Amino acid sequence: MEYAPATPERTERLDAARTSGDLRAHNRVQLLRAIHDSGARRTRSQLTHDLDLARGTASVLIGSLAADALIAESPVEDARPVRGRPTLVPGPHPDGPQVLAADLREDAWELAVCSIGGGYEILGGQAHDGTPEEALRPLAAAARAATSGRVVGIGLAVAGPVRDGVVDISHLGWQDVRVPEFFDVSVPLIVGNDARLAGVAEARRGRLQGVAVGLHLHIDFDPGGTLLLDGRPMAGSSGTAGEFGHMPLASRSLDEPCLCGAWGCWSLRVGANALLRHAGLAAGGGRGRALAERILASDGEAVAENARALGEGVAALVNALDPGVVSLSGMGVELLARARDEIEAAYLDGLMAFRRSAPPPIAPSSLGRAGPLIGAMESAFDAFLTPSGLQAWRELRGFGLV
Amino acid sequence: MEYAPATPERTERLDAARTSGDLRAHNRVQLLRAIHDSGARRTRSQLTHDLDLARGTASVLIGSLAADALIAESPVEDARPVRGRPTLVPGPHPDGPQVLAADLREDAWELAVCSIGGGYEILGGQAHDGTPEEALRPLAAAARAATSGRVVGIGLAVAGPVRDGVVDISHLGWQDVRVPEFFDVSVPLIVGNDARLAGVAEARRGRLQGVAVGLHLHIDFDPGGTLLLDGRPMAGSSGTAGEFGHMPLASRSLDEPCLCGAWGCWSLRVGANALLRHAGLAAGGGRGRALAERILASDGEAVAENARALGEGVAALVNALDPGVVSLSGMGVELLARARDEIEAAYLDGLMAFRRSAPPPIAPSSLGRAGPLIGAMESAFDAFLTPSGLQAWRELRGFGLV
DNA sequence: AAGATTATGCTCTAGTCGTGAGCAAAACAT
DNA sequence: ATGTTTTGCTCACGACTAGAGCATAATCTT
Repeated sequence: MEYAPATPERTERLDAARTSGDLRAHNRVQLLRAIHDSGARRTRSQLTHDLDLARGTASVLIGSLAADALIAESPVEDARPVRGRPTLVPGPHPDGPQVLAADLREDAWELAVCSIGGGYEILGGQAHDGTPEEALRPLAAAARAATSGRVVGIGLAVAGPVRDGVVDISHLGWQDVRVPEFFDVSVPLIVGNDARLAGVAEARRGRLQGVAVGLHLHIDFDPGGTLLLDGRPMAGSSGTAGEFGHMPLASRSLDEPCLCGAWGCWSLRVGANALLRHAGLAAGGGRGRALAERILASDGEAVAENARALGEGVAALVNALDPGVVSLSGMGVELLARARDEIEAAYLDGLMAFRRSAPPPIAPSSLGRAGPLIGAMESAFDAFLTPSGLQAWRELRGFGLV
Repeated sequence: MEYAPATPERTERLDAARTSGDLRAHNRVQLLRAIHDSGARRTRSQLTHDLDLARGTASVLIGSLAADALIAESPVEDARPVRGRPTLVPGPHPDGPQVLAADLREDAWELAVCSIGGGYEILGGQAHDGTPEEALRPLAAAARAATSGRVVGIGLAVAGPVRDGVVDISHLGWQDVRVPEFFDVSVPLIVGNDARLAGVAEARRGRLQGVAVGLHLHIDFDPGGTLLLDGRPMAGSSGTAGEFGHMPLASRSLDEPCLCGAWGCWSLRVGANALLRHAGLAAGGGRGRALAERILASDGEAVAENARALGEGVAALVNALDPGVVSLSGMGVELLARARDEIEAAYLDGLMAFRRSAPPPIAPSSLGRAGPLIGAMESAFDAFLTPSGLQAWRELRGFGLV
């Protein structure tokens, strides 16, 4: 029997080392990633064991990273009495690479500068009126002002679907807004959906750490989310995967239209807009957050209905996607605190029978409102922490030092 | 600002080469994979270019694979006049590795032996009465008889969810059937859901070739499927991802119970069981396939209803998962041929507005009923085509030749 | 039919990498 | 003050890939 051969492209692997030189580049990245992922908290000796390196190899690698000003070694802080030659902690270099991370919400933005290891400092923020001009111009100006020679990338979280930097926020009337055109910077700009970036943050520094398959749901006006596979978000073919809010997961009527253009969407039942709608108020347009929060605090029937719909939808997603943990951020945290029983009852009821013996836990985010910002940082670093990223940094420094 | 460090485990990459020795092992695998994926049809010279190898390196690698009886080179078949020294085509070695692949359906099974390159030969098959004993004993015996020293793995497709080799087929009353215990063989046994394996086949040799994110749906009694990311099926945390049939994707009533234990499932509206139910006949239990096929051939309202529900559900899945192509196998092929208009109308209507300008195509499988079998073969080879798999083969041969 | 041209395979040298042993360094324990 | 323990540095060694030079085997040209 015969059939068509597979395409040769499929055999290519991006992260595969082929030559000896690739090997060194690969191992440099791996070590720098380990330092970053551990929060610049592990000692050189611990890292050597973590990555199963020979001491000689670690010596060369650490030395080369330090020579490129990618890291600097400093003494352990809480030096308890330990026998043997003291080891050092590799951490961010004083002149080392940084990324900018920004979180652009419906009503304000925030900008931070971040170092290897994940430490960050808020540079500023500003309220805006919701138009692309008023929101993006000042943010872009602030980012440009902060873009020193050390900045190797910018991550930006926005509250809407993103396709190649083109953003739609139906709430605010944003249609095909080309975000990168506002930014006059020469470093890579990573624009991502806030729900997805919150999920990335959760996978790297929050409740989804070490989880092979995690489902993160960010509930704001609408529910959105992402599936995290080994800490990487599933992007989809056009970068817009994760719009779980636009499946009919808890619908009682497929004839009810959603603003997205589809019918009977989950987002008509879960999130701030659903709370408003249940109270007979106008929903959509990105307005009414304060009102929705008051309804949530009232613990009324609207909240219970929201909770049931959340549980039903999560059950459907778990049935299909089989995650190990489900994490919630945004309004989901408070909803879980107020109505866990309703959520869990609907959740268990909606699971396939064979999943009920060990249902994946539903956990609140541990990162608070910082999720999208941290996710933006991690995404920007992801683009830098590659063989070509480190190579570009080395060459740039070479020019600067001549 | 600070927060918890990431787990060190996350930094580990299974397929990463660390030492020079790993490099050679990695490149051997890569080359052998390229030969296999291309259907053993590309010449040595083409492969050298595909993988961007130096001729010297290719020489060594091909030589070492040939020395281990993993491949054998033979002249090109349709030798058209070409200038230059003629090149050879690496293909399966006459004593090279093989895998067994089996497709276990509700009423019969089939067993095949497969070589590097993807060629296979059906060894036999048998009808059965649906009990685990009657279905699995003869299959296991046939597999054992066919397990020569050349066989390095067995892939088995079954029509139900699989967790670590434990199978449930509610149709047939199979509950927690431990399939591996029936097989008295010493080579790895890969048991997989048939819908998922059909998707794997589609991604490697069918309509999803070269598609970065593909959604495959296999429609039999129920709809099931898998998401294919760079040709690899998304397994989920317990191996049971892809049960899209048990989301309420086209439900008009969340109070309608499904055999799976959940409510309002898509599988109540799509597939052979839905056809039977629409005709007022008993559904479930794995019976009525012939009847359902007759209903399908009648082109009546039941078919139109099935088609609409299929379109609605695919739209919801596309909204959330953002695949580049959707492929259908099983009953989906005929449904698509008979009712493409109904399917597409419901599909477009259910998409988010911004997806309607370039909706992912819905394409019928190009592999016919062989999908699960081919997927089982590919999965078994996946387990072998690794550094450790090739190493084990070399050692085994070493003993044999002494 | 014989030489020129062309593409491929083989062989060998050069450069690079990681390993691991041996030694130096820097702490604690006695 | 001396021994013990752990870590960092250095260097010889084996293994790998790249690339150049040569051999090989076909087609093309005259």
